[in-house]
Amino acid sequence: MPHDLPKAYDPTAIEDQWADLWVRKNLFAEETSASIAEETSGREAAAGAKPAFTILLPPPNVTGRLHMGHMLNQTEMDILTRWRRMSGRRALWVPGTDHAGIATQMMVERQLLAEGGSREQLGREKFIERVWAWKRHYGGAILDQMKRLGASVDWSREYFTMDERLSVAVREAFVRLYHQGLIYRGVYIVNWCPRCQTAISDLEVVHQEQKGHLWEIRYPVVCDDGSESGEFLTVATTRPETMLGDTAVAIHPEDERYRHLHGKKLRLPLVNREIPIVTDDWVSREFGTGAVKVTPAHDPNDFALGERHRLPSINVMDDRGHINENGGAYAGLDRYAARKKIVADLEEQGLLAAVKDYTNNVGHCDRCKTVVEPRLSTQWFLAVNKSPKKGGPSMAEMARAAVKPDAHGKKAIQFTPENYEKIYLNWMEEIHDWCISRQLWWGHRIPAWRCAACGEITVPLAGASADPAACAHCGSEKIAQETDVLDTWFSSGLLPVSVFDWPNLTPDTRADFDAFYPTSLLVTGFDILFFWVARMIMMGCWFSKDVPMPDGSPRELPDAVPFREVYIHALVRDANREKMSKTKGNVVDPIEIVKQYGTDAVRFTLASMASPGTDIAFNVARTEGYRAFANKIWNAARFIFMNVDKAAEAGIKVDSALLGSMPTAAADAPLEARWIVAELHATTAKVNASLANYRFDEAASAIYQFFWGSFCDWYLEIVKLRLDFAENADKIATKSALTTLVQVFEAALRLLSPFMPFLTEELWRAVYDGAPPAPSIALARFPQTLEAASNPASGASMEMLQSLIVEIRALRKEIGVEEKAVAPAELRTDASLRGMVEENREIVERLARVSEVRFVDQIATGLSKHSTPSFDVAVVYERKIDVAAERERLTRDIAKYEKGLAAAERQLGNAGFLAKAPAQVVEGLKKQEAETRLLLEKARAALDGLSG
RNA sequence: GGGCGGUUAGCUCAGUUGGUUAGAGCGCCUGCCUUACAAGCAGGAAGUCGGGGGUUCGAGUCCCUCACUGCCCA
Repeated sequence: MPHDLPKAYDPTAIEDQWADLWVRKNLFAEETSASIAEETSGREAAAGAKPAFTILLPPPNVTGRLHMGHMLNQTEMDILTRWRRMSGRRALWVPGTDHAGIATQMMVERQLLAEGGSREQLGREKFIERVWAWKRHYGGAILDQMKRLGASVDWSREYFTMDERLSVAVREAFVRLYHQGLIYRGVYIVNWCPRCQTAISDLEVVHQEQKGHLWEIRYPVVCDDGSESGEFLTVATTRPETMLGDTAVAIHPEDERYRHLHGKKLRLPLVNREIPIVTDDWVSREFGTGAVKVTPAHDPNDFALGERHRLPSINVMDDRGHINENGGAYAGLDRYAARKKIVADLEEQGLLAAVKDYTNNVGHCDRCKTVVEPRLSTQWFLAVNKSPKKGGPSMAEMARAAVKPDAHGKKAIQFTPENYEKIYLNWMEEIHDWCISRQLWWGHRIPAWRCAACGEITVPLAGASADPAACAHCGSEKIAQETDVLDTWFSSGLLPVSVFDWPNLTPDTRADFDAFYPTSLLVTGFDILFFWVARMIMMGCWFSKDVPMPDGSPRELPDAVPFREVYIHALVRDANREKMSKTKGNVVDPIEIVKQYGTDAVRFTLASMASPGTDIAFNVARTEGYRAFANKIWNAARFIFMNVDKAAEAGIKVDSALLGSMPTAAADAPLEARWIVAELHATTAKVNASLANYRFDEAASAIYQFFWGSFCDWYLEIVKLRLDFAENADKIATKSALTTLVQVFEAALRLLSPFMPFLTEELWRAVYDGAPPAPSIALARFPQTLEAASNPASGASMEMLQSLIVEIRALRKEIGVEEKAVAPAELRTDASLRGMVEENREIVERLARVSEVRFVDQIATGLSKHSTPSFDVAVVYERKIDVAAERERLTRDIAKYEKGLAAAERQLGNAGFLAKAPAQVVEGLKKQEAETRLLLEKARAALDGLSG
């Protein structure tokens, strides 16, 4: 019997089982559109099917473990997906991982190192096999964690960026871009990680302030005949070791200090090369000495300056950050050892003018934290600002157009919160060519072949799956494939099209693309706004644009974007608002918290704190509170089931056919039934509206308030009065009350389900006594509001009753009535309220522990009373009034009323207010003023009575 | 240096286009093991809305300014 629930909710007892079942039954798989078309005979039918809600999981790194950021991200996606699915959409959430070139290669190299080997020893092919083996063994960890957390994804569509299908897309994308003239190969300054031994993109460089020095070095000025003039030009640098590659010193053209040096040359110390002094506006006169050494091969600014002045570039470091043969005596030294020795040698030669403390921003490799070395090298680039050969906008232009409003103010992609749109656009305005090559083995090898005979590059034509056999330029067969691989983001940027089978889109294979592209939404953190979001927009727009619409018409930008909306969520910090980091040791492992409090409680915590634009300070105290919430619902269920069982014994049975829809209450139903039904509808409306606006916090608090504040605190307490199973009871009334109770509870479970899928799954099945109408609550219908169900009358009456009950409870406390004792109450009120209270007097009696409500014209003197604008109430009890306490309370009230009254009077006396404020505001204030005045008078009278 | 955000109760946060006397959860204080729930129930205390100025009949909300703080980019 599923009704036999333990007294306290134990999430661990149920969660694994449901998580496992959801995956095993592949419950959240969306059929391919092709199979729907088959079933319904025809593409048109498939197109006319339920509208899709498509969402792609931002692929976690295959080497990763789930952290709080993932859990927030996935909780939000899961809430939205479950909500859309229950609301009748074809909800498809596609999971997967990316191959994380650098990170994964690092993992395996570390393994090899531990075994005493290396990737070089193994060779490329064997190494890649080894990485695949590693991936098969460890690569599923993060997705397994997702499964445990119950993410409602379609596991049958799981992707991995190195899969054959997605690799085909990567190759095709490269090939097309190459032939469009947008991919080129060239020698430029790139960010080089000496540890990873690969180029990395600007985005993979993290800048950190570091205490260092500013060395001032004296470069001797040389005369035209080559002799030293005895004068020096002092340059300032933070990286003295790069001086080995200096090819000039630059000064500002208008710097009066150095005007006499224009056109002169310098002798580069330690190297003894003659280098020119050049003038350039870029030089800052204020920085250092106003003279800056120029090392085009080791600094991006110097590189640009070198181009302007046609300076040679001398590379003085190898790929490990050691000084190379161009460094003369320093060759072979590590860059920091070289720095030390160079500084020492300069000092010895009297050329070190000064050493100053200096804090500078040093770029580190995002992956391994090694200091990045800007380095001249040959790389592949994607020209994002360039028009393709055939003409038309550049990728960046298209990516900007996608978020800008069109002539009608419509945007193809809508950001939430909106301010990220500007951040995105700013970045997209300043975007540089993207270095897409990586000197790694693990990844998509660049599909370009270089000819040993003529040196030209051959890239296969679009659509060609076979590798070229001969050079396209000279016909030589001595061609070899490029050894570099592509940046991981190149392949993940393609995911929105590639997971739906692009470029293989034939009439037979394109049904999914037609149904699910563009995806509906991307949910992600701002940290990958540029990494992924921007690249998906560029690549998605670019390649889908060539795919005609299902009806054959050309695809325009609004249908070419990879997603129609982007929701950017905040960062999860620790309880002290500190960023979580391994080094600080303040990382909260979501799985650990889940084990302690249950998945649902953690999800609810994240949801309730997820208000847009605000970081989440994750505090387990909050999670503890939501575990209590889960327990509260659990116990409400126990109470309900207990009564359902009692009813069954008395021959009363709730018809389960009445469940599963939105309950309504008959006009003659008891007040609490009409009220709770109206509350359910109002909450439903609030939840639907909030989720539509990504206000997870609002939705969560509406549900919390409804379940705990309305359903449990009031409705359940009142309904106890109706659940009378005695022989002589009104069975029809009991059955009706019980039906409403179960109906409302069942609907509320569905409302809560996207937030707390485990608890609601368990209880929902129990409601149906193990014979649910659907395989899961997640496939049941989400509550929808009916206009007709709003019931303001029941709301007003209920509010009035609640305030009466609260006042009586407070009074009892004040005059010291024991908790268990019952006492009569005196109530003075007008005729209409009196009728309402009389009708519902048993509610008041039960909830306020009143033995009898006596309606009076005036509260008896000597009784302590509470007043509201609509009634006065007192509790009759022989205890003596605590005059001092009473006086204190009344004095406090009087002060409060006086203050309020004064404020109201001031405003009502203001001609401007009366003339300009809307009538309803004025009316409201007048009413309030009258009420406050009344309460003030009563309080004063009561105080007088006390002293008298 | 450029840009963006934040500052509301002890803590973490809500507060819709300016509109009546500013809310929630947690924590705190008091009293209760009231047959669903002590992970609970009932009652209660608690805020010059960062400072200053302005606009307005009216400002937590709009503008200016200062302070503190966080983030992104260079």
